[in-house]
Amino acid sequence: MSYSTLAVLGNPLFPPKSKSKSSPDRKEIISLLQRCKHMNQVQSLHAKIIRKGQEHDPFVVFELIRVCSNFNSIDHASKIFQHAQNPNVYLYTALIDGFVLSGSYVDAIRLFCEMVYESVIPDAYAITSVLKACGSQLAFQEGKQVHGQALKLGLSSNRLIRMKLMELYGKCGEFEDAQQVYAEMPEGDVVASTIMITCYLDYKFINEAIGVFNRVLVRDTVCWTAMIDGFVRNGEFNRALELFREMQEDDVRPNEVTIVCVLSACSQLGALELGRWLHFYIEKYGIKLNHVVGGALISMYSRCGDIDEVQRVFDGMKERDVTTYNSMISGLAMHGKSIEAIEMFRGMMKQGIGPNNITFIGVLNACSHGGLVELGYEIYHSMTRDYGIEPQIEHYGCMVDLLGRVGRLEEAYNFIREMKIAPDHIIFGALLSACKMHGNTEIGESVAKILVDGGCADSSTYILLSNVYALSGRWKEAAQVRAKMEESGMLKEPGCSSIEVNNEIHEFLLGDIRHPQREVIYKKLKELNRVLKLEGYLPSTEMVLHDMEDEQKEWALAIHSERLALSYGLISTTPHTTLRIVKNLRVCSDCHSMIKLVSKITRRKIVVRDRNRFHHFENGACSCGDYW
DNA sequence: CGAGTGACGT
Repeated sequence: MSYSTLAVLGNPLFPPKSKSKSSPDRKEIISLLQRCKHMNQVQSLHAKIIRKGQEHDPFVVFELIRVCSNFNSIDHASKIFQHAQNPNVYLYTALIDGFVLSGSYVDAIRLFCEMVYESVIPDAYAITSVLKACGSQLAFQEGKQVHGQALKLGLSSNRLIRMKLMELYGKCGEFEDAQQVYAEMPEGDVVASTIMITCYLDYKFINEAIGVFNRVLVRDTVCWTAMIDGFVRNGEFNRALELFREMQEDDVRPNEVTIVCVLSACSQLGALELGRWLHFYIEKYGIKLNHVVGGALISMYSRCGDIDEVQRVFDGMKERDVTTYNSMISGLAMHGKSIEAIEMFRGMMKQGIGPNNITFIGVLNACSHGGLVELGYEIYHSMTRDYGIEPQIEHYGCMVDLLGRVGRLEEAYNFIREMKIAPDHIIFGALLSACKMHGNTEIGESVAKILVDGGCADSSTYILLSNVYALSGRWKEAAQVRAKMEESGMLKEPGCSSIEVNNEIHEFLLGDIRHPQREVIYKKLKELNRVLKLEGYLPSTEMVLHDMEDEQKEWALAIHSERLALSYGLISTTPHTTLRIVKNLRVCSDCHSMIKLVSKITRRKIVVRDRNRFHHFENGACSCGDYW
């Protein structure tokens, strides 16, 4: 019997013509759905589907739910699902996927339970989707139950399910379970290993991650990137850069994700030279300057102190979204370019890009660094009034900082009292630091008391309070606070500065003597001090905690880590080279005035990245205008 | 399949 005869006899594969009429319609509508560019196109198609009586065709409904989910219209997808009669496993899975995509993991898990309750048997895709939800929600118990179900259904050897199981257990920190599943995978499997590496690094198990990484048979770009990113997330920036170099020796091409991770390492280290090289690499290999790569580049240049290049990158970008503008605004604010930051904010509005909560943190921060109190108030009010964004603790923090910096301390204190959220130690810390700045012991003392009584005083609170006392000459109290701090076992974070010379980052701690060229560094520093004295430099001694002899005070100041980095920069670079120093704490006022003079004497530009902003020193002046 | 930005204060 020939094939065509079968068809004529009514093979179920070829249904009679009268009934097959809906099939081309179905195909057409599905492909129309898949080609939608906007949600309103989907909605008009939905209306068409209802007109044609296709709203009960499971294939069409499936596609509708998927398309709505992909357009972030989970509510719409949910409504469509509710109208479906006897939804099958595909419809359930489509909606579970939608919930996962929108971050509603609990809803995803709940829907899966509902499906099982309705006696719809899950398939491998449904299991995969719900496991993803369990992993993201850290729902270990629920995940374990799904694992049991997969075993019963004979699906536990499915490769994709095993991947999701590893991810679930790894994300929950249950590494014994994760290892068990991993052991059943082919040895050195690159994808499975990448999952393990990522999870280990989420929990800071660096050595375990390296162990897995070393046993991977063929490492690809994603695997290398996961390891590099893990180093970055764990603060191991130099190791991240080292691994990036190894990756190239291994002839594995970095892609845009790799570049973003390495750029982030450069940003945090202040490694401008490598950052510039990455920028060059992006252009040379035609890596698309999308908003993520562009944002990372902007962030790198601004955090490495090259604010002019920031503008050039921004101008050269085709895709700009709210995050691009956020990077620009916070970058400009960091460099004390408050007006430019505000202009950027206005430009963003002109482009029709709506600001978000992070935008306002940047803008308020810009006002704070520029002392623009009234504008800050205006923007703070417009945030809720015009954009419907309720202030978060960070925004309140910016306002307290803004008021505190200009010396409106009582106003700042009242502002805290009127906040809708309970103030935290960060808010009080901002006020306390303003009290130090303006030498107000009264408010400073009461704020510090709140912090100590609340049990949320950390070492920085004690140091700030002790500085508030020291500033007004109350040495006894200053010493008492310090003693109390040492008693409670709290240690001051050690000052640390670094400088990039010949593509290498050199790190210096307070009074560091580890550097191979320490003798030349200290010699240069002494020589510098002599010249500075001739220029009329008098070290101000107010910021030292102890009531020491004057000479000792001077010495204690002289070895702040930024001075060591500065000295090293001077001896190891050619004259007129710009020096870029990164410091983990805030620069003290004495080092600040010393660096101003050095920039004048040596005729160098010196850029210092502080804990929260940049100082551009040139010809004896600083871009912060001595207000920071 | 598995990897990614932006974020107050100290």
